[in-house]
Amino acid sequence: MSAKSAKTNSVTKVCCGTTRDVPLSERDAEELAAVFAALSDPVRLRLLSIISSAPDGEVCACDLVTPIGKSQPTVSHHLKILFEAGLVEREKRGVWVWYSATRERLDAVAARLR
Amino acid sequence: MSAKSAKTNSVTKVCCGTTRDVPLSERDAEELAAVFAALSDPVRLRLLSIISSAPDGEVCACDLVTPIGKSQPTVSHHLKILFEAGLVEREKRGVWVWYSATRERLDAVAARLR
DNA sequence: AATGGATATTGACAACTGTCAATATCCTAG
DNA sequence: CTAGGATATTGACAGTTGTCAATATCCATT
Repeated sequence: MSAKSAKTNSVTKVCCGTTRDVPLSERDAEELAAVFAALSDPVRLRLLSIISSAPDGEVCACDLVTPIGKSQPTVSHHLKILFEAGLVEREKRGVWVWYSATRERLDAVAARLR
Repeated sequence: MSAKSAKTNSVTKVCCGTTRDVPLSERDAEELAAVFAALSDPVRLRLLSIISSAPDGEVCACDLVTPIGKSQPTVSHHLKILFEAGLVEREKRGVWVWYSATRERLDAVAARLR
């Protein structure tokens, strides 16, 4: 053990602050890790990026397969992972499914890094 | 294809803006995904969190094994992944190695989500 | 109701990842 | 220089993940 090891952390505010001053609980770490896992694939980041940059804020799933360059089941699989992580929302309209990015969720995740 | 599919994106600024208006390139997506992959494990998030919340901004590796509750090689392995992702810096002092969080890197990653 | 197209699910396989025991490397104290 | 402790590396194994072909499901149009 190093010389500093006996030090205890000073009191920090629990509410609404940055995550910098209080170590993550194991549960929080697992939840956060799950979101980052959803973000840890280049195909999913490109999907999210295409959806986020759409002029209307939403994109039909049918328009995602070609630009991604993977099979339809693979794209569907990745969209499901993004959805289950709360990073995108889906809305079915007739035969088509429209995806939009969940801004608040992305902002919340970003806030955990600061 | 949906009715909207023929639309092309409007011109957007390339420099210094958010990533919201321009879709990620494949290369950028891979680089970003690699960072998120480093963040996608609960042990690594807890390591980062312990390091970030240290009063002096740095923690000796010897003080990380016990709180994490994994073997020394496992902790060393995770620290290496954080280091190679540019999320922490290491400084060897004598027998000990001190780790500190790379603020700018974390901020840069957070910015990509907004 | 039947056809056809859009999306999701299943099953299989290769590649990757987290973990630990064993071992190696490196540094300081004696 | 030798001994001992701190950290890193290696090798092995189980569990997870990304991918696609095949198939199922769902919906609108005919």
